[in-house]
Amino acid sequence: MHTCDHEQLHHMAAEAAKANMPQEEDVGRVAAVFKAVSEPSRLKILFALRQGEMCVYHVVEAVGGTQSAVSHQLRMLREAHMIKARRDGQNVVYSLADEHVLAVLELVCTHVKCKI
Amino acid sequence: MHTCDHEQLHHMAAEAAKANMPQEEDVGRVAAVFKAVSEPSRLKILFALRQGEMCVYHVVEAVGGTQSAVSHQLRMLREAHMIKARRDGQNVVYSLADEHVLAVLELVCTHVKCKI
DNA sequence: TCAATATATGAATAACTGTTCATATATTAC
DNA sequence: GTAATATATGAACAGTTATTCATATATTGA
Repeated sequence: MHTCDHEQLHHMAAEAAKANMPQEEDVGRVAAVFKAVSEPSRLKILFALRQGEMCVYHVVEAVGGTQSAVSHQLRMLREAHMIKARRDGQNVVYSLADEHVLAVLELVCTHVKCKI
Repeated sequence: MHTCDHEQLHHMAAEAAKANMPQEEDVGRVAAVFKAVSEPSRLKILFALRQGEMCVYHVVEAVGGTQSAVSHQLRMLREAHMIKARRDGQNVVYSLADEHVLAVLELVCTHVKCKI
């Protein structure tokens, strides 16, 4: 049996944590969002799209890499609902999904003291 | 040469994106934060610590898994500055690093419409 | 219809990552 | 000092993932 100086307090927190833990499925959905932006290559795309919507060609221009790699990355970001796409003629134009995305970016940048 | 209906506009956005792209090192630091919470097992620890500080034993109680696995996960979260640790006798007590962590969690949960 | 342009995608592989197991370190009580 | 408890960690393996390459789809213009 475990005991620590704050046994009672920690035990209550643990019990509350179990009671308030989101469903496995929701945890997974939240984790998927974080995973989408956990790679520098994809994170750069979000930073780029802060400047406004862009078609794939210009995303490639902004962040570098091959068209194929960027296209794969865009798909993952879209599936995580971090960006949205609309077709415009021959082009597909990408932009940040909503204001949450910008807010999260800014929060984390503040957190790690990164000027953006 | 590429052209799209919004060639001029997208090109300017791409140029601005390149000019305002954070340093490679900063992109990496931000990505590391997201990576830390991109695994359900680690995300659960953050959800758990919303209820208050806990020693390792009680984190294990709250989120499941082995002591070793949880300890590895705690280290990654600490290295990403998402949680902080203080020793208290035989125990090490963990808590969320600061208010940014809670704010980011809440934002993303709102984003994916997950009740927490 | 065909050619040209823009974007997407399946498969393969190399690199990365999470967990487990065994063990190490740190603290307390004796 | 030793024993017991709490936590941390290195190595290895299994599973995952990012990129590349080749190719497919979609749209436009002729």
